[in-house]
Amino acid sequence: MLIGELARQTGCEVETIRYYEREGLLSAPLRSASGYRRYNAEQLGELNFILHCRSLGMSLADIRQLAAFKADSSLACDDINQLIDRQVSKVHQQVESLRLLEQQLLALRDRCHDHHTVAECGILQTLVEASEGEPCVCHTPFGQDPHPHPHSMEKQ
Amino acid sequence: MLIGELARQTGCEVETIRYYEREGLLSAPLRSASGYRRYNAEQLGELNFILHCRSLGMSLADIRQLAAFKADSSLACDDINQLIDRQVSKVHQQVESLRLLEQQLLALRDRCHDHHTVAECGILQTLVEASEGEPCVCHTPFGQDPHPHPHSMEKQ
DNA sequence: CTTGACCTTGTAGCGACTATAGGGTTTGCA
DNA sequence: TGCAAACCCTATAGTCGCTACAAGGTCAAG
Repeated sequence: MLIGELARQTGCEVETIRYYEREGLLSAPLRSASGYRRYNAEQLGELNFILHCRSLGMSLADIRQLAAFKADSSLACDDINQLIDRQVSKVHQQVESLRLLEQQLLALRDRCHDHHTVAECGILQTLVEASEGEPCVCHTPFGQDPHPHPHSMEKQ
Repeated sequence: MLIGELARQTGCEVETIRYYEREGLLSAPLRSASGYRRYNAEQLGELNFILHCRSLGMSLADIRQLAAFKADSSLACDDINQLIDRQVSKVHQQVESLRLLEQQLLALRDRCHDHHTVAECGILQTLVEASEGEPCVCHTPFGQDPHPHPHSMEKQ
């Protein structure tokens, strides 16, 4: 199976597959005489594993770790638990802060009722006032990596 | 006020302030004879406005737009409404997909009950099985920019 | 023998910072 | 007056997880 076929079967882009190989997540496949990558069922499984973990929001570093655990199955399981727990709490934090954010945005949206010029726009007024009122009230809207911003949060 | 003082008052890092200036979000301040940036209350307000918008998850491009609206208050207010609406729906999508993700991770966490080796780890087993079962079931966990990934979503 | 679809490597770009190197300035204290 | 610490400056490279491009090689069909 060539890389394009693997891409088709997994829904992953060709460039991304090569990127995962470069990053050491996907094992390097055999090559044809002309240098083309040739994949087998095992590597299809590997890639699906990676994609599934990515769809659970895990970082490539986390997936690399999981793959190492898979390879040496005599290791302690605690590390996997910890990894998942970290992921759970990260996502939970993200959900909470985004919900808060959504409330704030909806409140903001309510401030403007079809006026015609910016001068009368309640949204803009509210934004300006809010930023004046509270020089640094940290809402910590985002967990960490997906949307870090300067103002609100020490990295953990 | 020097840049360090501005940083202290806003909770924003010095490097980030300089970055915002480079990006044209913050107006360039006057300089002392030795080239040090000197800020006044107006620019403190500007920066707080930027930080507040960032804390609402807006992109720098959006904030640039809002600032332009603020500057020319004769413009139509509809654009601001649209901008906020886009932001609301973006955040709403993110919340929804993250909640789904959280459920999946919690279910995953339940698969492992203090076994001792990776060989018996329910989490790893579940991950492998799930990735085998469904070559490309797209859960679209993340909205768009904060955490894009290959597998799940066409950019909008 | 050419066309087009594939494959290769290498490099640069995205957003929003963050960090580093390598220097200049200012302030306070002995 | 000398000096160290704390500040400031610019420019450049790194982060993450891709994505896109350039410039070329390969292969099957017509």
